[in-house]
Amino acid sequence: MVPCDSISDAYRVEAQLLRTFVTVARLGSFSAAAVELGYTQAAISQQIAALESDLKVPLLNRRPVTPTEAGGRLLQHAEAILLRLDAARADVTRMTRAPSASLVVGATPLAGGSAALPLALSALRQRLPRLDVTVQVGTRDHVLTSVARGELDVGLTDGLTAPGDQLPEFAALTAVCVSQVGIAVVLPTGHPLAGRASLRLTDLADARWIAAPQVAAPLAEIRRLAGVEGFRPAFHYDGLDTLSLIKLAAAGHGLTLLPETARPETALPETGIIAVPVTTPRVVHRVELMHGTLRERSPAAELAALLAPRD
Amino acid sequence: MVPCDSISDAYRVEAQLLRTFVTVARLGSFSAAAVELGYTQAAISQQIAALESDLKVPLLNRRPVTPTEAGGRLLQHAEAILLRLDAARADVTRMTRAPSASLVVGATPLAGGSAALPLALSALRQRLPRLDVTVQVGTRDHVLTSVARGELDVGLTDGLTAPGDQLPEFAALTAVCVSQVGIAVVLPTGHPLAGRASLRLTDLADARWIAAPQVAAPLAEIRRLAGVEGFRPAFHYDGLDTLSLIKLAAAGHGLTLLPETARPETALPETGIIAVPVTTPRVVHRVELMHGTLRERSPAAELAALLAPRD
DNA sequence: CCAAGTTACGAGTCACGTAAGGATT
DNA sequence: AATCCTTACGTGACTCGTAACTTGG
Repeated sequence: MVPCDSISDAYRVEAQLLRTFVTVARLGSFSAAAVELGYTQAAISQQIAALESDLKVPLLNRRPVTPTEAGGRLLQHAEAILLRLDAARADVTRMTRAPSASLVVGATPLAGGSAALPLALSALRQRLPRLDVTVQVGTRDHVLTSVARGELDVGLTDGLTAPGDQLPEFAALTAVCVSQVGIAVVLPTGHPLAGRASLRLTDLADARWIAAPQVAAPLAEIRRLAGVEGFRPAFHYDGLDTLSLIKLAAAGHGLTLLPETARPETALPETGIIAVPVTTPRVVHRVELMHGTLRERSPAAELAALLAPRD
Repeated sequence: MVPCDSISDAYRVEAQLLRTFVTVARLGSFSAAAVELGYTQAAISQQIAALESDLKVPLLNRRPVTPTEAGGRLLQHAEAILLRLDAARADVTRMTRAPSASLVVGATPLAGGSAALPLALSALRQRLPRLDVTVQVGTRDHVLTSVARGELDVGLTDGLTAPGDQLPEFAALTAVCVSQVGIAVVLPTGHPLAGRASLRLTDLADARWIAAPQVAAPLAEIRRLAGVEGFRPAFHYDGLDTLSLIKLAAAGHGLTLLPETARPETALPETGIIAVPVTTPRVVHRVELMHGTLRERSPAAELAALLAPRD
């Protein structure tokens, strides 16, 4: 009668528990997670309790709800696992549906704003004039998640890295480098460093910075690359619009780091603004194309070919 | 009363279903999977049906049981997901237990047989004389799985690659390159090519090869690296012992590809055998150290430091 | 015709909801 | 006192096992 008699109920870590755990951790609240997931708050409590009793570690501190050290560790795994579950579903489901005639492209602001995407899309529309193209701009996280889920055919993301190193695999998504260019810091013309032909990143550690994590590189990332403390935020910009960010920098609210191809001074000639290249350390702004398995001869595959290096 | 009324039962892809699916696919049989998993065969049938009805794609052909195209795709994702689930469990659980005083190292035959491991272990035992060390030799797959599960503290795996390229991330495990050396083909002294100072891989495509996937590189991999067809198996060796494989090669049963450091002719001076370096294409035999999160000052961390390049 | 997967059906379990009970601010 | 999480308890859904059925070699 009883199926499980030998070994106890090991391996109770099921996907649903992880989904709940991630949601609770993100929202910092059992009740909010309950609303979002469509459970009662008691159910959430029970699920977290099940997870904790299975792993025999407290995962969340209560009041306020924050991940414990073990919980933080689990969070990283859980997010990757859930994303790959989505990717698996999208990947398998894709084989059923007829190849769609439309193309949905996602991009982070700076990736979509680089010259590569408009050029590639022009070439693509010349070959496929009737193609219905949608471009969606969002955060890096949003783009990656949506690509994994198959809601986007391809995604363009951007970020700062050392010139050489490869990015880690991400939920079985293919990543191709589209472009790599130097970086420049945006300064009001009145700024003491505005006259310089180039700068070192460490020279800017003590300046006032604009924290704009959804558009530019997070300050923590800049700090890591520079290898020194500093880069403290004097202003926070939570939007997704590059131009707004540049205008804030022009108005003297703080510095921001952009790819040197952005050339804000030509886009905004009337504002007293200048972009000074940053030469040390060797850091590049890289745009990457991300996609799951692409169907042969699909619009998405054609776009990927157009965006790939040396085409 | 009914919690799920709006949206139907989406997201039924739970870990248990994937475990069952992977097992069935591996064993090629519902009933065998039932035995292995401790279910009845009917339950397996129902689980697979649930998965297929959720994804709305047939995943397995029946009679004989083989993955469909969609099933093959899912299989890759599922294996990665399940492994990462194990890794998550191990990673989180590790924080609970006291740091163990023993060290369990896994290695593939050629990785464990390279000079690096014995040397590093000597140094380690000099520093920690009372340390209880276990070395376990298994297939690459077994080593990786066990490291992810936390059954092994660290693992050494080996394989052939182009000199530059990085290996993809694997279930959040850290991979460090321990050594990279050239490769050589093992020939009986009577072999027509035995006199050459070096060889190109393509010269060997039409030779008789020993398929020894658990020790040497799989022939399919060699074929891929050479870029030509051929490398057909004339003999199959399913064991894990390098010396047995070399003796088979010496006896003329076929060729095998080993790291040039293996020097079988010095290990077996009495047999008429010689190892000829393979120079084209540029392929190296790389040994990699794999591990999850290591505790500071733990034996495993010390060993990792000893094995890491330039220490 | 036998081996092996599917379907039908009943039963036990488990997970959820309701509601009452703490704890912390 | 209010908010938020936990615990207790009952019920319904779900998944598993038994067993009969079906299909392919």
